[in-house]
Amino acid sequence: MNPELDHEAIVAKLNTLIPPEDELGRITAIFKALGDPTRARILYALGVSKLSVGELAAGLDLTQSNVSHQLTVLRELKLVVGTRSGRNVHYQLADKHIISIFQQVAAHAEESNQAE
Amino acid sequence: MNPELDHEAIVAKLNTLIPPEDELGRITAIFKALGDPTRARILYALGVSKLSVGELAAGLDLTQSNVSHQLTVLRELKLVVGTRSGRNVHYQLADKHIISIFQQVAAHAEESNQAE
DNA sequence: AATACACATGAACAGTCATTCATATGTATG
DNA sequence: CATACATATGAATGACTGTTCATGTGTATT
Repeated sequence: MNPELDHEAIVAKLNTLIPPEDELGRITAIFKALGDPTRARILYALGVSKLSVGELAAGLDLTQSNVSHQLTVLRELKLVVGTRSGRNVHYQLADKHIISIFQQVAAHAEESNQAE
Repeated sequence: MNPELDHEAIVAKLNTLIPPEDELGRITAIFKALGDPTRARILYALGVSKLSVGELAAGLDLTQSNVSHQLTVLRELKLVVGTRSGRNVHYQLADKHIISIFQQVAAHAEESNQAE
């Protein structure tokens, strides 16, 4: 009833009110992956079209090696999937959901940028 | 008309089809901030209740200094706002939107975790 | 005004990470 | 089977980052 006591109770049980370590690790790993400009550009590009490693490298002005390394990271997090066709490997988003998450963060970024 | 040409055209103009550097920088800065477990826990905690620095430190088993440093990062990105009351500073989420973004990424994380 | 409390800030250190260069694997072509 | 092409992998390195320790700033209390 007393707001003070409620507040104390919340603080005492904070660790039970937020996600446990393993789940939190999976979540933050994804955010960390999205937090690098190179990987973000790759994901945006794949949001436009399914593309091969070479096309990504050419279109985004990146080293083939760099693109491949970043795709490995994104693949391990199941954010993209690659399918071989001949000697090329075509990558695509594993889930269109990613795009909408980017759009939401973009909205937040532009709005708080404008407000400053 | 020719799908091959469309594809080449996309690759050639990829840089115009994705966000420019400055906007992309603001977006990835936010993702990077969300990509650290300590900051994520702080944001989750603030999603439960408005809390002071000391309460966050106590409830999350973190150093006061550490909490303050991370809050500085979150404040600069306008993800949280702090208001002084006496000698305490109470922090709250700048935007409830953040929570729903976490929920979406959490959904993605758990689903691809289950699928493995 | 002096002391105690809450928070912020700065420097420093250890660990992490993005990128590059070199090389390996895999696949088609002649 | 040899060569060329596309992608993957490994090692090395320079830069960045999270945390700690020490200290500074701001605010209340006596």
